[in-house]
Amino acid sequence: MERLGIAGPLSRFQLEGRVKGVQSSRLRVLNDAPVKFDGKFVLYWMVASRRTRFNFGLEHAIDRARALDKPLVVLEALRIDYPWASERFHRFVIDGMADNAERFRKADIQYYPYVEPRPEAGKGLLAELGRHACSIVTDDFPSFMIPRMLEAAARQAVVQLEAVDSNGLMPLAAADRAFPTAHSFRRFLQRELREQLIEFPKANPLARLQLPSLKKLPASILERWPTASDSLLSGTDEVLRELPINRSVAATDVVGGAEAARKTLRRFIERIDDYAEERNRLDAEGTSGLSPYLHFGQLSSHEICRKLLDREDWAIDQLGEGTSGSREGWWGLSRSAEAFLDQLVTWRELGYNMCRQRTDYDRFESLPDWAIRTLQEHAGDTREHVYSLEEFEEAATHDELWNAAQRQLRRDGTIHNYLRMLWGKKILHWSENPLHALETMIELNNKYALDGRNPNSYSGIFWVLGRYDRPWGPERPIFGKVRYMTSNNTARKLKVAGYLERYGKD
DNA sequence: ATCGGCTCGCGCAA
DNA sequence: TGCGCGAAGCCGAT
Repeated sequence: MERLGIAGPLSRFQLEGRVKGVQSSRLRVLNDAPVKFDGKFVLYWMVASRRTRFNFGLEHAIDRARALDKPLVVLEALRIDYPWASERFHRFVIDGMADNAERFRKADIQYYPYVEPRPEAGKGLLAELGRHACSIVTDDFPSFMIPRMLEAAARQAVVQLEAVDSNGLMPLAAADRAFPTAHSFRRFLQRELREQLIEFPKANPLARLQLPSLKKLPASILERWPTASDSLLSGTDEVLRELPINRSVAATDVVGGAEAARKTLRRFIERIDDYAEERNRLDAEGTSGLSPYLHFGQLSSHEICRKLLDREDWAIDQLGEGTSGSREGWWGLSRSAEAFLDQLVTWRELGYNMCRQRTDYDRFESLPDWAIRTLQEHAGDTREHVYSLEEFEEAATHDELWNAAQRQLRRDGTIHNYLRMLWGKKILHWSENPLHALETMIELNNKYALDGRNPNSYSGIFWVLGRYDRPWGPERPIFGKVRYMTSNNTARKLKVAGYLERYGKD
């Protein structure tokens, strides 16, 4: 498609009008297999963007179906045995399947939610569906198991498999290197983001669809891989209870799915003005709470951005010309709105960039040289406290504030914005060595955090060890030149009493 | 309450 | 080659 530079001010109305196809920079063809024109349907294999709105992948699959004049089938699958799978994540994803089922039902699209009942049971489903399909469209995603899963699918698919990048405002392919600091990435964004702001996906790609409808999926497939039942999706039956998954990580009080996501978004937008002031307070509801929905793709950063910009009556001519990378002033918005967009766009997409650019994003070696050097120099320092993974996991340290943060992680699947940093810094402080600390952080975060396994979780964990940061003096034991934090100082800065009360015990 | 020093590397200006 | 500056800090001095 044609990509236009923007010469002058452009109204939102004009922005809405420019919707054609998905940009080529968001599209990767993963294999050499052909499109089968006599297939029964186009298959959208939903793996990372688990939503029906603001979704380039779904939009592209619909375009494909329309061009071929075929029905669309949407497969959303949930494996039983992926690393760290538990009742917590299953509940969240299944909540989302219920929302998607409702939306696709109204649009008369064959939606095929599949919840694997036991390990290996889902094997062959994609291949079998692929044999009936004209082509397959799926979601691109740069971390955890999805890159490997897509490679495997590409090897076995007998029709064309395309992956669409619906991860963020910038296509992952727009950058050809990893950025060492938020500042340098911000500079990149300030040069390149302008033209992406006219490339938003459709708010509702299901509107006014006129695709041929497919009444039934092949019976041979449904017999072997039955669709998740309505009662499973609604969360009222025993099926989830009987699934052989880790039940020690229980569901949280956070309801999953695109509907809950949009409700959370609406409520956050109402209090956006307080964001800059309150996001680091322990005794306020300052943060957005959107991270889990973003992680599972139940909410799009485009939709968040659109809602925020609309509410601020923003137009593209408010964008600053400067590309100095400074944190405030570029969007031309209020302090709170800019602070939030810096999180949503700069920091979020910085992490995605790292995972796309470096296959070792989850390894110690991916840290900057100065951090590796200084941590290694201090790896043998004497430690006053050394805890095992189990002691950390059980919140059994000598530090009550730390223990409370760990209990919040276990109970709620998240740690307060500010305490998260302290949580990691103390794991570094109280582990046998920095490698152990890294393993502990990854294990606990991926196991308990709703937004674990996401590029941004890795940014947070590696920030503790120096990624995206700079050296700080004075040089200290264990930390070396890596930024140091203490519970005492945190307690001086924040009102911790209520938090300690709330998470003081299990 | 606020300030400087601690320390390194990037990217731009010269 | 020099210079400014950077996710959230800490500590001690003013």
